[in-house]
Amino acid sequence: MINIKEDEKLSVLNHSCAHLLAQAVKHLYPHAMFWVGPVIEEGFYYDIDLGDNVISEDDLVKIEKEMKKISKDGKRIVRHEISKGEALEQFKDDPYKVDLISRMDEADTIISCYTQGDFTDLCRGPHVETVKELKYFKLLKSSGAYWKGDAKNKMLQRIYGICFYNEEDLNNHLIALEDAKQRDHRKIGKDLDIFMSHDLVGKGMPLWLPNGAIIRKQLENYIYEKEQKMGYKHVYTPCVGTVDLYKTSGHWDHYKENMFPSMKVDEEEFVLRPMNCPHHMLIYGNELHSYRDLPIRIGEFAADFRYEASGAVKGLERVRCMCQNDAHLFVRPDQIGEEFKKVVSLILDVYKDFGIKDYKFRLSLRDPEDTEKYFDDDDMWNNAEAKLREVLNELGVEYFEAVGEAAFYGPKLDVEVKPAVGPEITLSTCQLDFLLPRRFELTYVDSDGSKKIPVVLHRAIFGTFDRFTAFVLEETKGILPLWLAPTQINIVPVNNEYHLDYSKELQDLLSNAGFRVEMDAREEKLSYRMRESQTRKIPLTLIVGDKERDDKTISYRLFGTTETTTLSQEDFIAFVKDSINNRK
RNA sequence: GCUGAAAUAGCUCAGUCGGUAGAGCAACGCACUCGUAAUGCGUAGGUCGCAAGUUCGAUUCUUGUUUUCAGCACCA
Repeated sequence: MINIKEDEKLSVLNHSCAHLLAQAVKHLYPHAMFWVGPVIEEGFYYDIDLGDNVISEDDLVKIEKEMKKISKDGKRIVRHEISKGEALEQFKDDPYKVDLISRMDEADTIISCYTQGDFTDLCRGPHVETVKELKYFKLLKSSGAYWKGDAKNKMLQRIYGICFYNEEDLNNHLIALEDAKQRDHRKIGKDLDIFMSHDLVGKGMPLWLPNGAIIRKQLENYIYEKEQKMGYKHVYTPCVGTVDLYKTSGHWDHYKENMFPSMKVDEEEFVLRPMNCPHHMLIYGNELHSYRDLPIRIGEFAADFRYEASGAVKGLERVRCMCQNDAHLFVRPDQIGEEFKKVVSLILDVYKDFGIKDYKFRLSLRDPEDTEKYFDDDDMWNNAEAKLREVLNELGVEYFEAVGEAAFYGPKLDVEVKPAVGPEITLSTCQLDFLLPRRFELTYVDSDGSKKIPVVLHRAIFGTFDRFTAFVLEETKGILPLWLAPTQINIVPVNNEYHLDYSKELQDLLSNAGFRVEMDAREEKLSYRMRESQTRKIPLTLIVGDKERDDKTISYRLFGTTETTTLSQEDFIAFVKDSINNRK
């Protein structure tokens, strides 16, 4: 999909279209007041105060009509400049404009305005020459949005739209939006029986169906093996803990809003854990550690429970009951770089295996202007941040820095991806933590015999199995590679009377070879069963007829192809094993 | 959580300006015994998300509630 923001000409066009939108809204709602109308990756929006009016879908159509009308009139877009004082005077009845103007520092600032016909708006520009150029646009949706992005503020009406230079580009974009809906993991999840949900279970608590469970198990096996090879020690810990545990960790004070309410049993108070770091801290603390033992890597596929905001839950992507691909790495301060490098390398390795190419590394750093709110150890921060940068540069990884986005306990690296529908999400994460080991009084004995405090790296490669599965479903459009596919092989006998015996023989043979095999011997036409095998996106469909039975061979058709290949039984098994091993 | 929209058969959806609903697919039965994306005919299937209110009567109107969807906010 086109990124409007990255195309200078399209940016100007879209920004001009935002003004056109504002003008049309002003015509239809004379009392409307305007906040900002920026260009975003997929077009533009404008935040508008409409008083008590709420924009419905019908209204969008009306506004669009008005925009077309204004565009046809073809007024020129004229720039003129005024002083800050003049601007304040001119827009004195508009608190939003006054707010914008007041925030411009210098008293003698020159402020530019753009006028098209009867509409003038404050704007830095640039814009297209005339509104006539704004022809191929579409208003996409409307919704509420908090003023200045702060939930404490009033909610404005936001209208989203997009504009192109020609009809074809616009249509292609609209088609791409439709396509994206088709790859939404919530649709695929339903179509392929991967997960379900139920009101009685609750919001944000999906049930993994047998097909989903197979995918998840494969993911678990995959990452477990990688982690084992890297020296991780896997553990199991309980999902419920005392409130005191989370008071010790600090979650009770800082994360309570996202936790399910505590429960009192007899005299004790328990919580469902929102994360399992405290447990891993205690496991580390269970024995005395030498500096020689570090890093110590504790991993767990941990069920965690978070009371996510009701408006935030989404399919498998954002849930209230999740399974983290979690690990805590306890390192000496001098090992931060080396261990961080291993984590990033693992992320790169995994993404390569899954063919994930479209992602962004985000390095979240401390805000140097506001060090107060962070864990207090300047040297630790400076050294760690430098190390993280160094490693990323060394690995030749492209990343961007998000200043002020670090957690208060340490800097972090997140990997962000785009789901089929909706805003970017974090898949993998690696967070440094200077604080938690202190809260649990964790130490190691250093070479000089003194006790030192380790640094912890929280890391999750898949993030959660839930979210990663959602992402894989969208990446693959549900066409899973053989090693992940719930059903790998579907056997379709041509005729039950003559081919069922050999079909059963093959089913046994292939099941015993370790493959996930089904047989579709229903009394249906062959083409009917072939069609279903395709719609279920089963990688290999075997057709068993006279030829195969007589020659004791296997004829298969790969998903998405129309030709059939015939192999001996041994060769077929070797071929499937090879494909699985190579994660094809 | 906020602003809005939606919820009808297992699935996808139509419909009722207030008189308890219909299609396609799926399921089941019968016939067809078939070589690569839908054989035909028939049967069954719904407290119209849940609760209350208005009404002679509510799936339809009103209110509440749950869930879903879009966006915002949140994401130690």
